[in-house]
Order: sequence, then structure tokens, then C-alpha cells
Amino acid sequence: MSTLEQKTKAAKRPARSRADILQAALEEFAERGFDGATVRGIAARIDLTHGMIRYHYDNKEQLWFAAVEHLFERQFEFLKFSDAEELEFPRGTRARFAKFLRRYVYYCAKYPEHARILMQETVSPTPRMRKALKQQLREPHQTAVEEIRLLQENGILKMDAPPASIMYMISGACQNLFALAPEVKVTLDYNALSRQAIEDHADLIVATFVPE
Amino acid sequence: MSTLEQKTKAAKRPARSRADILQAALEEFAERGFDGATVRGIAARIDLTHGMIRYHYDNKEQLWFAAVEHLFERQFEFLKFSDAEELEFPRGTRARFAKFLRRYVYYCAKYPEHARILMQETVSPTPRMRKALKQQLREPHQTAVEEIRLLQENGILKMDAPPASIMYMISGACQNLFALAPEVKVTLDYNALSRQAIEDHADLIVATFVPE
DNA sequence: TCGTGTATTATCCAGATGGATAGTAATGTC
DNA sequence: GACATTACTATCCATCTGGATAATACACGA
Repeated sequence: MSTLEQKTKAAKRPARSRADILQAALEEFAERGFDGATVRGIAARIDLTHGMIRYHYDNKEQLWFAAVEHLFERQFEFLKFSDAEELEFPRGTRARFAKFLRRYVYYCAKYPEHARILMQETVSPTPRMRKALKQQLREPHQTAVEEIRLLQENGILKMDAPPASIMYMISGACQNLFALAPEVKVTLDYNALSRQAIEDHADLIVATFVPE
Repeated sequence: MSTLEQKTKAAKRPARSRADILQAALEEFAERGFDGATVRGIAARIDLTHGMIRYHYDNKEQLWFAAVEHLFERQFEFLKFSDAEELEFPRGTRARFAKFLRRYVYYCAKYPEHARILMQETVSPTPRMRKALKQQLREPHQTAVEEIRLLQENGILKMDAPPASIMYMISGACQNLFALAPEVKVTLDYNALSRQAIEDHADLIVATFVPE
């Protein structure tokens, strides 16, 4: 087993980067699910043989874990507040909540495969998904719930409901339009991924969940 | 080719009903996607051989169409307003909208596989999904959008946003908690499918989208 | 009871799939 | 220029998959 980054001693340079492989894997897994995805299919997306994939990742499941880890890291980077922003938008304030929601809408529009992968793999929670959820999602979700509690206490979120309920209501409201963009196009002839549609949805989300 | 209902002349009675097969198919497709689902897997769920499934349905794709059709018919029946209700709750009123939303939340909690199947199959819209969407979802979605326009005109929905955006925001807000119920359980230890949680979410949805 | 239409079983098959391995090519270091 | 290390190719294989088909069991009407 080796990693693509490893350059300790003499070596042939890899033709495809680790990120290339993981992005191809994410697309394949998102489109076809874990069982439906094929290692050969992932390889073909970036002109590799399936042997090459198995050279870098022990098996299909390990590749899936690496891809999901990549997904969550990318999300974390996208949503992270810089030090300057942390100062300008303190936790528990209306302004921070609005800024976060807007950013989250942009994330959903940019990476709609995120919602798809989670929903596919969450169906009947396989050991694989349980492990990934516990390792990657447990902590951020729990801090998100704390943030919601804070907003409730500060009177910014006026809803009297379980934080988990509020959290999934809001995330669903943000995600759905983009995760189902092809459906929206077919049934309503509305291009959900256009700049204008994304901006409109962000406005709508903020106006709905951060009123006044 | 034959259908399970057909009882025209002499025949052996089928051991499994059409609904049994379609429900098993829905579960398998929801859990593993179209490519990942296997005819043998569907058959095994109700103690049939894969030959039996192919006896009733020409091929995997036809079975999928039949299952999705079954899904939409069931949804239509569940959400339909009776004649008495049509009189009591006229279109475009606040009371009707609230009653519909509450019922939709109950539907999402009862059949979480609905959201999963649509999301899986919508990813990169296969011809299969395009066809199903056009046949089954186009008309109800367009009338839903009209209903939203009516609610906007009546001042009940005060949001100034594209109806498609509003519609998918609301449906996502209703679905997400239940479609991702296993994730919620693992990350937040919250049982989204309990009676109390369903009721709380319905209250939250109505309070959020039908204020005052 | 016999025949006919239906349901069901038991196989078979070609192709795809995940995984395994042996051998080859490139890129450095000594 | 020999060598080590990594990247990559080309196969092979057991298993599973969708699909096909032939034989059998059942129910009922004539």
C-alpha cells in the first residue's frame, strides 16, 4: 500500500493525483450508490485501469471511506469562518447565523453530490455508514445543535421545537432544490443551478429562518 | 406476460400479491439504487426465486417503473383531500395549506423510502428517470406550483421568491429529518420516527411556513 | 377426468465485477 | 550504471448478475 503524496525516495511520478481519484469516486458513488458503483467505472472516468485504483486503495470500501473523508474535509473548509470572520460575527448572533446559512446554500449548490451520497448510504445504515457518520459527522452535528440552542436562548430562533428537528428542517430546506436539480428541470423547467436561482434561494432561506 | 390480478379463467393462485413484490422492490431500490439492487435480492425479501419476478415483469427496468408508479399512486391516495375536506378546506386558504403540510409530514415519516428513491435516481437523470418524472410527477408538481402562486397572491405565503424555490424548500424541510432518520439516530441519538418526534416536526413545519 | 391456462421451480449462460498477481516502466539515489 | 522504490499494465479467477428456457405443480371448467 502506498499513498500518492509519498515522495520519500526514488519513484515514478503518478499520472493522476489523489484528489482526481477521490473526485471520480465521489461522482460514481453519488450516481450509482456503493453497490452500483464499479471500480472499473471510477477508473474509466479518469482514464485509469481498475488495477491502478486497487493499487492505491486496498479495496472498494477503503476507497469509499477515503472519498467520504475527502467530502467532509472539503465541506469543512468551505464552511469554516476565518479568524477575521469569527471576530466580526460572534457565535449566537443573528448576523452570523444569516452568513452561515447563505454560505451553506452556496455549498449545497456547488456540491449537490454531498446530499446524494449521504442519503443513499444512510438508507439502512450499513456498518460502513455508521462508522463514517460517527467518525466524521457526530462532532460537527453536535456543535451545530448547541449553536441552535444558543440561538433559541438568544431569541433569534423563536421556534419551540427539538434542535434536531430544527436542524434537519433547515438543512433540508437548503439542500433539496439543488440535490434534485435535474428533477426540477424536468418537472418545472426551472434551472436550479443558475446564478440567479442560487441567489434567490439563499435570499429565501435567510428571509425564512432569520426573520426581521 | 401476465399480471397477478388476472383471474379470467382457470389458474393457480399466486402466493405473493403484486403489492408485495412492488413493496419489496421499492425497499431494495431505495437501499441499493437501481444498479446495486438485484432481482434475486428483491425476490429473497419475500421468499421468491428470481425467476418468479421475471415471470411477472419482463425485466428489471419494467419492475422499477411499476414500483415507482406504485409509489406515486400510494402518495396520491395518502395526500388526496376527500370531497368533504375539499368543501371544508377550499384551495388557497391558510387552513388548507396547514392541513396539507401536516399530512405531507406524516407521509414523509411513513414512507421515507420515497425521498431516497427519487434522490438516487435523479442524480444524473437517466432516460429511465426522465420518463418516470415526466409521466408521474410533472402534472402534480405544476399544480403544486400554481397552488403556491395562489397562496402568494392571497398573502398567506409572504415570501417573494420563485415558486419552484419555495416548493423545494418546503418539501426538503418536511422530508429530510425522516429520510435521514438513521443518520439522526447515530449523530444526535434522536429517534426521528417516534410518534412524538413526528408530531413535533409537523408542528414546527406548520409554525414555520404558515405563521400567525 | 381431462385439458388448459397460470404459477413456480430448476437450470443454464454470457457478461460484468471485485479481487489477486506477475511482470514491466519510469525516476530517482548511490 | 547498478539498485531500489514507486507507478502501472496485463492477465487470471471465483462469484454474482440479468436474462432465458424447459419442466413441473396447481386450479378450475368442460
